[in-house]
Amino acid sequence: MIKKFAFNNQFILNELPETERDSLVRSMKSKKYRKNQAVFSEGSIPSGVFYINDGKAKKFKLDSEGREQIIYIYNEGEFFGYSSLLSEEPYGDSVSVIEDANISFIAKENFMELIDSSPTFSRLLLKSLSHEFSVMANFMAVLSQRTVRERVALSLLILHDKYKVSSDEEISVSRLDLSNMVGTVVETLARILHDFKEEGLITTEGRIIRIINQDALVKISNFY
Amino acid sequence: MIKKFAFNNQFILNELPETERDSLVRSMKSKKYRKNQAVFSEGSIPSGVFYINDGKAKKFKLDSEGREQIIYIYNEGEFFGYSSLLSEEPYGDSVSVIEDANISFIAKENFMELIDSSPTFSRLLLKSLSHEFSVMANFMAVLSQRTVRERVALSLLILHDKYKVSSDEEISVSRLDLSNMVGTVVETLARILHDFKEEGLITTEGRIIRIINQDALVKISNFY
DNA sequence: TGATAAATTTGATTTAAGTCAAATTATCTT
DNA sequence: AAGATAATTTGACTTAAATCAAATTTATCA
Repeated sequence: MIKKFAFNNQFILNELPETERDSLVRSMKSKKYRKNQAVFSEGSIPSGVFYINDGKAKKFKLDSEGREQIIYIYNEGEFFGYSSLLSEEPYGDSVSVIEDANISFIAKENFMELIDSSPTFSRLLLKSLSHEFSVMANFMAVLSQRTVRERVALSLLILHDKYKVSSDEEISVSRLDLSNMVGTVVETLARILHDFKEEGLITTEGRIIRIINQDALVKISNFY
Repeated sequence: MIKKFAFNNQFILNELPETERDSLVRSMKSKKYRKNQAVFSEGSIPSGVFYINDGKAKKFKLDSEGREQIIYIYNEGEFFGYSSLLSEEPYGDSVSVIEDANISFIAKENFMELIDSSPTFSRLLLKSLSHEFSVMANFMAVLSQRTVRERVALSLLILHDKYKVSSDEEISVSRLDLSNMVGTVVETLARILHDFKEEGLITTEGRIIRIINQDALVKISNFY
């Protein structure tokens, strides 16, 4: 169920034949990013793609009033930024790091060269983009049809899934980021987290959220 | 501005070299669909891709309560259904015809064969999927951040753009479909259309909507 | 065409979620 | 570690949009 909300494009690297993988990995230049640092911003011109070795980043859009809608949280092992490169358009959204991260950059030339030389790579990218498309459609339907309470429950489950890999079972995002992912306002989010605590579904400690009763959250999220 | 909300994948056919285009076109089998007829449904297994020769179709998701969120309205000249095929997953959404249509089907084998044999075709699909991804992100942000009034204005502009090609400047969709595109309820939609009429921005005649003052709608939509 | 059903509109009311304001708590920074 | 700044929570209130109900208009097809 949660996998309907995860890009999970790790398979690109895993399923790539050794030669191509080596070539891709060799062209990566890694760089450290501090929390809140921007990787790229909407409107600028893509010059390559990114791969998260470690850490997390948010993909988001700002509207004219400066409100932010988080579209996706990238986790370690995921590629990003290739859709704008491939569509030959400026970035349609922004990516910023939400916890200290180590991110590799693959220059446009290297990336395009690999696409041209490797049908397998193209094929994997097609598969990945197609899956990402379905994730977006799922999330869009959730944002437009479900209540804030349902969306908070679902977002916690999505984040739990991302954080279980690295930090043991602890979700650590700012309330503002969480509210921007849910598509609500921090005050409303705080109230709902308060409710969830009272109902014994989660515990919090500063910005850290721990999920106690996953099944109940699944029920509340009302998503099958 | 409106092109941020259009897949516009007509370029696939236009930019395809003649040999490949011929091969693709030869493998098409056209079929007539009546209004409201389903082309495919969420959960079923893709067996090919579709191309609209004539007519319009809606891509949508149903939630557990049976509410429908329209994700996109396909127009003549657009391909659809290839993202599920390429992601090797069951359909993540449904497509139904909203006015009598003539739609061609390309069997999976033919489509995949062309991908394998034509790097240009792969490349065009990558470009198309990437663009579609950005359209989804744009629409998602609109659904989560903008008021119903703003969304109605934007949706009318989007539809106007689709309908100007075929029927001269007349939008003809059911109020229910329009409300499901906007992400609201028919009653609320009716009220807002009423307001727009009073403000002299549109006229209606049965289900037909004509846009009188496009600039004003752009302003109301509050999208740049 | 006329009858029946379906779609659309309007009215009255409720409610979920947003806004504004303030208090409390956490987190940086030096 | 203290002080300053930022983040989070809580309270009171407002509002946009949903719901429920009914009337009216439009479409369908026998």
